Amino acid sequence: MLTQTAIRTDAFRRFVPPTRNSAPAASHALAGPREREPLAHSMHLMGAIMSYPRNAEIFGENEPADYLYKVISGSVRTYKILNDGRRQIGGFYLSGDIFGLQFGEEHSFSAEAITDAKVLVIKRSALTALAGRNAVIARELFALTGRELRRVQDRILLLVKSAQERVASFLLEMADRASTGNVVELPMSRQDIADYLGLTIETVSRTLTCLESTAAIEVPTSRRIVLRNRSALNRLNG
Amino acid sequence: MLTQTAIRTDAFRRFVPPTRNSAPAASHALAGPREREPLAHSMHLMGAIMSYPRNAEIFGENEPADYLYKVISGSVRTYKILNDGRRQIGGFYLSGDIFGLQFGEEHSFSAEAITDAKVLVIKRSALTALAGRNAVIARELFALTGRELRRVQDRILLLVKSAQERVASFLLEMADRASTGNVVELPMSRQDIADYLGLTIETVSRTLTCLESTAAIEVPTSRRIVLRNRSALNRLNG
DNA sequence: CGACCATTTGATATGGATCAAGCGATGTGG
DNA sequence: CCACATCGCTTGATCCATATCAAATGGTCG
Repeated sequence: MLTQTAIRTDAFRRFVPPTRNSAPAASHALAGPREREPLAHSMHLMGAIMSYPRNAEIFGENEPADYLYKVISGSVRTYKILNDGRRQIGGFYLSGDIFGLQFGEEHSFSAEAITDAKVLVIKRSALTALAGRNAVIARELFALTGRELRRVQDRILLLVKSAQERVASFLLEMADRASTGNVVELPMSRQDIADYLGLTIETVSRTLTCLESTAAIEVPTSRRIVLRNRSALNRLNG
Repeated sequence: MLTQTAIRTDAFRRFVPPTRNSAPAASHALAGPREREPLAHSMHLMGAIMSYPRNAEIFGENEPADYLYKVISGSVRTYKILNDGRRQIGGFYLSGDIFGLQFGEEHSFSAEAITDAKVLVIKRSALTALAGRNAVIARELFALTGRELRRVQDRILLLVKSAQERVASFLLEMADRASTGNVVELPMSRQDIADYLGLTIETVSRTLTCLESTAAIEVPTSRRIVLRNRSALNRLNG
């Protein structure tokens, strides 16, 4: 049941290629993002929505980083292939998240759809031009980058911890971002998780069964995890 | 020996407490940074220089992040103590580097002088206010953050590699930033390096002697390392 | 049903951590 | 000026967490 057929019936119906640049004037009255978020609002006005099937590449490492991306539905991973052939995942991006915040001329990571995904694509130059005129937008864009920086710094702290700690932290992070109550639906495979945490798939799997045996979590389906004892996970997490 | 005595006799004579906010009009004619770098120039105009002896704390984790810092001389480490007592070093900052680029209300790392250091301290609010009026400054500030983001992302790639790769990468990084030819003068201890790379001091030491035995480097003094074969290091680095 | 793929589980190997000792430089007091 | 304590670093021996190799299980789709 991995097909994602539904055409969303909300404000975002446009499926134009991202080569276009200008915003259609007609979008203004549609139920866009809240006015409390001028950046989000502007992005929706300026961007084009693209659909990507599962595992499709959104952009490649070393491609010019001319666009910024916002996940509308589905989920996305960024990654890099290391010279020894291993894959390091840079991050997972869920509905509402913005990715492609690179700063050089080129992307330093590749991006792929984990599940079928709809992604809002915004020309970077348009956004920075707007930021130049609008201080509020500029500040929001800046804050966004700051949050990304913090997120990456936290990853560094993660990567020096034990396997249990990494997996526990990962689950808590996903619970914050993608849970309904204590039920976490993971869009990504074990391999994705392993490559994100710098572990092997076997270690991730074993750690999950270990956490299950200590009643910290339940794993009714491999992609569904129920947090039964957050404080135990938090203790591991440190 | 925690006193802060030295009075520098160059262009920056002011030793005002960092609680002040405005820039003195008189600074304009002093030999500041090149005009090609408006941000650096403004920072020097707005900031106050502070001296820190070896190992002195510059700011602490969870202190309000009201200031931005630029290393004038000496070197600085940022770090965080993990709940298990280990220390993770967030970064090393050498002469010319800017640190304290946090975005929350509070610092997420502490900062200490590795060697005696002089640091330019700038009120963040003053700088962002300036950026609001001056698009060039804003862009530079943004680029700065982007570079920091890239740097941290590269650390993530480092932390999933083997000990040899981590040490080799570290040496090449330091060679880029702090070398005269092939001679790298390390301001930091083995323990600092270990805590930066997520290794133990013993592993760092052993790895260095291993690299020395393969003629990739020489270690005439524990703090001085000569790169003899960069391509070998690059190969390890990947 | 049968093939395929993701995941789990098991057995073994290994890189780096840990524990412990030795070494060399620096500084201090006698 | 030397004996000695101290500190940072290196070297050695052993242990352990995670990787690696291998096989079994289970869910999905044609």
